[in-house]
Amino acid sequence: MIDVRALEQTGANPQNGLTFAEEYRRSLKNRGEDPHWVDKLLAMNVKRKQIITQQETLRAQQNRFGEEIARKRRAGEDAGELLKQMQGMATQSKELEQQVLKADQELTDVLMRLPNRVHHTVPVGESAEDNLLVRASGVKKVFSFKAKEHWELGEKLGILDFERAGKVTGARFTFLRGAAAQLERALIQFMMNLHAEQHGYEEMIPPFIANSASFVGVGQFPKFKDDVFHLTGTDYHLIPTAEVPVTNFFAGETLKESELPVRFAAYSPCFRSEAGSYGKDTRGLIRQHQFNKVELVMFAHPSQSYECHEQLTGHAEKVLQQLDLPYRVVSLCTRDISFGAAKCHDLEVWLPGQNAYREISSCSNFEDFQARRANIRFKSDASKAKPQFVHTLNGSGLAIGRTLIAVLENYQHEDGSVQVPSALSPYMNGLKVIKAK
RNA sequence: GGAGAGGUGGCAGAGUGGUCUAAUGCAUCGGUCUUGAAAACCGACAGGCUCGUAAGGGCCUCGUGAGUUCGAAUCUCACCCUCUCCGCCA
Repeated sequence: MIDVRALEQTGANPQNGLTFAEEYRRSLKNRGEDPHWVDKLLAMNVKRKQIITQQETLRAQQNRFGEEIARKRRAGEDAGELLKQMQGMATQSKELEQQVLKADQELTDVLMRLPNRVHHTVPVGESAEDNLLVRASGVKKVFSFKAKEHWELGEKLGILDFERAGKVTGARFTFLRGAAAQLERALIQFMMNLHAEQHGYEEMIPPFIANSASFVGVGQFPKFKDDVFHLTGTDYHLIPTAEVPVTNFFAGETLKESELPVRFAAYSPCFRSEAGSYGKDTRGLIRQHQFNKVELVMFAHPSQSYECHEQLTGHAEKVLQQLDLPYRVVSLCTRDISFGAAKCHDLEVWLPGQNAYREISSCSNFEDFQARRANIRFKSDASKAKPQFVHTLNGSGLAIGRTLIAVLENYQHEDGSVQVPSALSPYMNGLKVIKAK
């Protein structure tokens, strides 16, 4: 969430000469939200502070009287007169306290539903069309035949079974059989090894269920409650990404400045209700209610978070490079960037069967947006400086299901068999080609 | 799921209605002493909010929330979490 008090600051950002409030107004407008929220927030905060001042003044008086009563009692004097004076103060004080709570609550309710301020380098745009191409990498293979889509390949090879998953569970679920199951497992292993051994991340397997406080902490709740599966009768929800449990790993904690950045590479299945995406990507593995993902999460020093963002994006790209899959990196524009992100790079992999680039990773810097909600701070070990909020970042490194699609489509042969990328062979008992039985 | 015990600062641990502004110890940091170090001694040592140009005030926080009271770490209720034992279980 945004810092209300920063909205009152008069100092300008040297990068663009705007105050925080002006930047935030602009962010809201470019995201398609009402920029007047800024003025509403400022007004609410003024009112809130007035009530607090009133409440605290009364409270201080109560405390003084209380001490006086205690003193008289000890001295054996009569405190009856004072007690009488305090009768009314207690009820008035409680009433004011309620007003403070209410003002606080109203302010937080608004703050919790407002998106992050975007970084000054984020392209202004109306839709995904306006995303900025940062770079493209790899060479698209030229096929001497019409490239098939992954579901056709998978069904013919007998390794993807959508129909039976429909019977057993429902739409948007899949059975992976034989070589597909093996490939999925190899991809997880390959990515985790790469990030842990070469990119300096600590491996993690988090809980796949998290409570609502954790969802609030990353900015998923209250606004996007409908997007997750809720376990009836509990406060538990299936995670839509490992970002939820992993970012909250340090919730409420103060880290040491010297240990930043902290990096985790977490494997988890992800569960998404996909409410509101009816009719979109209904075939194949692209949009499933359940998929596997390796997620990269970083807790960074504010002065280094954009450097970290580039590194993290690079780490995700490395996976595609090693699998020799063509891809491009785009910087999401103001309308396409997610609620909590200040800046986001999407990695889009080339799918010859679909003849399109499709998102396979999303690498975001949230700055202190999540850290404020989840209360994750750091403090210098030496100086007596106050704790500050960390910057949190995360990115898919990568989505396993979509990587499997990319492998099937990019490595297909005319007869429908699929070459196993050389980087993955060692993880698949040396298997070189996936063929129909 | 059943029974019991417990949750106090970075850690350990006192505190059972009003000098709690939370004792004491350890750890950490600064200083004195020392050739240097250790020991000893002196000092510092939570966070949030709020008023104030500042200096400096004030308010809140003893797992969380509600209640009793003029006043709650302390009493009452609910919830959460941890530990021990029993049951079940991969």
